Amino acid sequence: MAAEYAVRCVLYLAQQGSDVLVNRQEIASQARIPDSFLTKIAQDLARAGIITIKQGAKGGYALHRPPRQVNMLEVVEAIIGEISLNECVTKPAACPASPNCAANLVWQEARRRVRETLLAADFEALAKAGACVSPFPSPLSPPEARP
Amino acid sequence: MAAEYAVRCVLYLAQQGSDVLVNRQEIASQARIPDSFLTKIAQDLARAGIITIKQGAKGGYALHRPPRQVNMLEVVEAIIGEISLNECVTKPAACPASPNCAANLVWQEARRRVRETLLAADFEALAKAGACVSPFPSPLSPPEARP
DNA sequence: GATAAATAGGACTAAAATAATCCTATTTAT
DNA sequence: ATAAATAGGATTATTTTAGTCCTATTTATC
Ligand code: SF4
Ligand code: SF4
Repeated sequence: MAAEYAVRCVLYLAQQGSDVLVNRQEIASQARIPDSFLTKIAQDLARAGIITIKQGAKGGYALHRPPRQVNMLEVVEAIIGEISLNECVTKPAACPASPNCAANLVWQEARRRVRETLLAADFEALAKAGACVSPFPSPLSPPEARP
Repeated sequence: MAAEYAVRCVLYLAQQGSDVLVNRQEIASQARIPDSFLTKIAQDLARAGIITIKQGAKGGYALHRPPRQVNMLEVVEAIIGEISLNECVTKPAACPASPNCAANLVWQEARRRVRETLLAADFEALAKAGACVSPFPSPLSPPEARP
């Protein structure tokens, strides 16, 4: 779930526009992320330079760049590390056969394509497409209007 | 590991040719699979119609079809179930946003591509390419010659 | 500067998935 | 009948994932 939560968090922020500060509780409730867990996820996202965190009173999270410049690949990998599909793809040492293994090449190709797909998915497009968070069919109360 | 073990097992069998019966210990040691674990994996593969199991003395496993007609996708999915990448892809009920979510579409596309890649990888090609098991650089003793 | 409202970050716990083993039963060749 | 195999269920151990909690720190505001 952690990676999925991260996507929702970033998407919610993208929908508010870049550099708009949103407090954690709002994100948590609107994107349906356990609030305490979100603190962990946010830390990873901040380390990856995807969001900025403002501490203290009136603190919160904001997107660190324009949504156009954030993609699903980096968000997901900020949380779970490099996607590998099979260990031998990213750590050849894990299997002695790897230098000479056709199956390894298949995994590499599969991985390449997944990553390529996620890379192409930027959050401007996702937010525009009405994705994920905002048009929830479920009866969540909308956040307070932002002044 | 289970899916990887399955690939190695099938690959080893493919290298022996289809319908060649090989006993479990040989497969386990040549493909570096814990012997007791292989019993479980073999059962899944048999259920999926990929291998046939012969019980009793002189029993063992054999490929159920020509290697050309077996691919990595079915082998992997025989073990781990359908690849989904993100739960909402195969179980839309898992997330209320799914019918209206651009991120969901991205996951679907990524999944499509992984599966497509694995589907295209048949075991005749893999075996021919000298993949995985046979040309191990490690010092494993070769199996007894088959009469 | 004091206070209150936020988040940080480490320690911890709970739950689930994965990997693997073991034991008894059954099948089959000889 | 015997021995050589695998089947299959029960069980265990390990790792990963998900999530919580508590104390410390940061910052806006009065
Ligand atoms: S046998 Fe090939 S696919 Fe399997 S782990 Fe080794 S390198 Fe990877
Ligand atoms: S928000 Fe979209 S991507 Fe995330 S779980 Fe729901 S449907 Fe899937």
